[in-house]
Amino acid sequence: MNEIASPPKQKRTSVGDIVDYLYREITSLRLLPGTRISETDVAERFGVSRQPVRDAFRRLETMDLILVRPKKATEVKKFSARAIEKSRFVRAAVEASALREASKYCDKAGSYQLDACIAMQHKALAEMDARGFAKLDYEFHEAICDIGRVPYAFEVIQVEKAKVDRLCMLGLSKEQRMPELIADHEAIANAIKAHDGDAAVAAGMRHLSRLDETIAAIRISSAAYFDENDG
Amino acid sequence: MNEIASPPKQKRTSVGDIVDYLYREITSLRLLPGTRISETDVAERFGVSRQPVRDAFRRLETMDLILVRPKKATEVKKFSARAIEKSRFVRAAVEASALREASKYCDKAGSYQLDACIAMQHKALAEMDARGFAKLDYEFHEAICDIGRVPYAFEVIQVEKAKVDRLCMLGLSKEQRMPELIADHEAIANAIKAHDGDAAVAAGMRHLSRLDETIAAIRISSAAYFDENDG
DNA sequence: GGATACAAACTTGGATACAAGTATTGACTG
DNA sequence: CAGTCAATACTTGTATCCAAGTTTGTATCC
Repeated sequence: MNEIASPPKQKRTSVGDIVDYLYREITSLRLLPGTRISETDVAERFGVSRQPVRDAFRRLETMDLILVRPKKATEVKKFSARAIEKSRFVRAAVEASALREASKYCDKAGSYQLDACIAMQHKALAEMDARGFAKLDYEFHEAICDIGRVPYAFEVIQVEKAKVDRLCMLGLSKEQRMPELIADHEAIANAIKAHDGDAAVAAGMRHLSRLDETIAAIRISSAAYFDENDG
Repeated sequence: MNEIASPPKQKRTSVGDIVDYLYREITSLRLLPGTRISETDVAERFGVSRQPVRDAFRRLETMDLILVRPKKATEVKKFSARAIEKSRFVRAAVEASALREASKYCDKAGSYQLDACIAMQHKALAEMDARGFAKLDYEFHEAICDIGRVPYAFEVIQVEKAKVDRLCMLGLSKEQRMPELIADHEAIANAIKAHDGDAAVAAGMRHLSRLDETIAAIRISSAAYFDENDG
């Protein structure tokens, strides 16, 4: 019943460590949705008492990563269609605003930043470096927020993205999608550089919509990991 | 050192109760930013052990309402200029999206809903019922999200609004502002009913910008409650 | 053979005792 | 009188024990 991998060796155990560890395990999908985890079990594996584990669970609970059912069990939270919709909406809203701001404030330096990032994405495509591409994708969206002078926007995008990333790891690799994603980025960059906010938003929304297909596919193929009750 | 008011009488004490109680105390500003609160103190006042209080603290911590400094003390979190900016940005982005959606989908029923809400706001103004107006203001924004078919948008707005509401209670009462706020609402409603998304967003952003002046004033008058380090 | 009831083993919730670190306050010394 | 150092009183962090509830397995009875 416990597919929990042993934690890496570390002397300094603390609530933060446990949270970080479980966070990585869950978001990386090494702990699948629905997996039951026990306070005593985690405590033993970390060589600490239940107390710090309890604290860690509380924090993970507010992150919507685990579901604590009193007196019953604690398990990795399943995906919720409604939560995904909400996350997508927030991300779309924030990204749209960031794109508008970026279109307003983009200057020479910003244009160069975008072009450079896209150039490296082409390079990653040529080398079939999916991992590198993921990082560049990350940096591209960060650059947009920087150019738009809304650094907190990227923080929000990151948080929302993390929720969906867990889901997307169930789908097929990004490698096949790289070409069209780069094309999206180019359309976005061009609109920003042309100071055309509406076009930038339109391109950005097209970019986001690609996620919808992926999620829809996963929802069918991995229905077991979805919570039909929602929540 | 402890200005914590005694909790209301209640037999069934639980983590949720403590969270709710402290949440109200903090957001209502009965517990001022910087006030030190102790686990043992709260535990005694509730007649429980430190354990449930700790759990409650963890949850309030992730809500950004308290700041736990290990081995030192726990205090009500001060206001952070950066957090306020971030909250404002998120709220603006989400509200803009909701306004666009509402402008798309508004029908007869939606128009009536908006008009009815505004009519009641006029009534609250005539009666100088600030408390009732606050609730109607709340309902107005909820109606927009309903019409736009983005119920989760209102959840986000609520969360972000709560953060700023705590701050705004330091400022002058809303009573003086009611007329201009109603005028804003009318402009927003008219734009939505005319299916003019751009105008709705513009009016909505004007509405939000009124908050900026209020916050700026508070920041000067109540600098003691602001965290100069930010974070 | 099937259903029901009881018991044992699991889970988290809560209480208490102890450990570790910080700040404050007091005394002592220059 | 001022400065420094140490002790004490505070804080949260951790460990352990007990309580309460759910599930599950097993034995017994029909």
